[in-house]
Amino acid sequence: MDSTRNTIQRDIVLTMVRSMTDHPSADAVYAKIHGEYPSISRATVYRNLEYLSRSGQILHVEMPNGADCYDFNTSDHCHIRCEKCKKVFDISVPFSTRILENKTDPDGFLITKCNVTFTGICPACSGVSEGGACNE
Amino acid sequence: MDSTRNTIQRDIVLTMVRSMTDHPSADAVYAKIHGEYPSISRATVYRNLEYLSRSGQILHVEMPNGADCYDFNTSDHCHIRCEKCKKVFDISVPFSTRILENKTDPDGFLITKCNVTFTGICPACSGVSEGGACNE
DNA sequence: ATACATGCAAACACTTTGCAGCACA
DNA sequence: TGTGCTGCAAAGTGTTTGCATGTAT
Repeated sequence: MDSTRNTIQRDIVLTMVRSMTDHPSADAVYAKIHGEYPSISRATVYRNLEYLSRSGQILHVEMPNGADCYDFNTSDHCHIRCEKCKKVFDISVPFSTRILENKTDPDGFLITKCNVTFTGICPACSGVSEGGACNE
Repeated sequence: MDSTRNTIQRDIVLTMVRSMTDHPSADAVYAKIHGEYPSISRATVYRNLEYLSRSGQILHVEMPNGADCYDFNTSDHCHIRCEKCKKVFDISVPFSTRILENKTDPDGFLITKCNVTFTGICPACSGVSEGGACNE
């Protein structure tokens, strides 16, 4: 982090992510911001999401097969995407995803980051008739 | 799997993936095929990689932050991408990535798939001077 | 004053899709 | 002989970047 300038836009992005508890994608954050502040550009939102996650103020959740999302909750936890409603939820797993970080594995790899994500069916969608989904 | 037709193109894609041991991206598979068989289209390669992984003949490795890759080795194992040389390697972890699959977690999620990937520095790149990389 | 940040639009990387024609079972 | 597959090109999705201008320190 070599930049330290506090801009109105950066503050708005941080505030917006903190107000969204549904693991929004970068574009969802942009859309919400754009509704209130139409002059803020998509590039600025993307750049600030990157800055804020790098500086540890928000969590950047890298999702395979789909847009990455952002989480105001920076604590160590995992995520699951529902196959039906496509929403992302927190999930608790019986191990830390970070146990292996900054360790060297038997083959000589230095592990710097561990990414664990799940796919499944959320409680609201399970039991719903084929093709249906939770309140879409 | 409802399609069962064996085409020359499908066979070429399977053979090519089996000959590549470096976890190629779809585009890398296409590039190699295109060198030998210029008439095979990118779409066909992508469609067959999808088909072959769905039918269990190859492994589709979903990588966050970059192109997905394919693995001739369909056994249960994890992958790590080197931050410096960007290559993908197999890695062994002290747990099965599939232990949680087809289980219901305490919050009522049915877990269908578990994706575990690592980022780090490969043995060839560690110890190399800043900015350097393994034989680039 | 000046280096960092912004807005815009275009470019980028990766993948999917519509469609007309082809070929495997 | 028909439906599944192919090649082509275009579109789709998500994200980054070059550049001129603006602004926080």
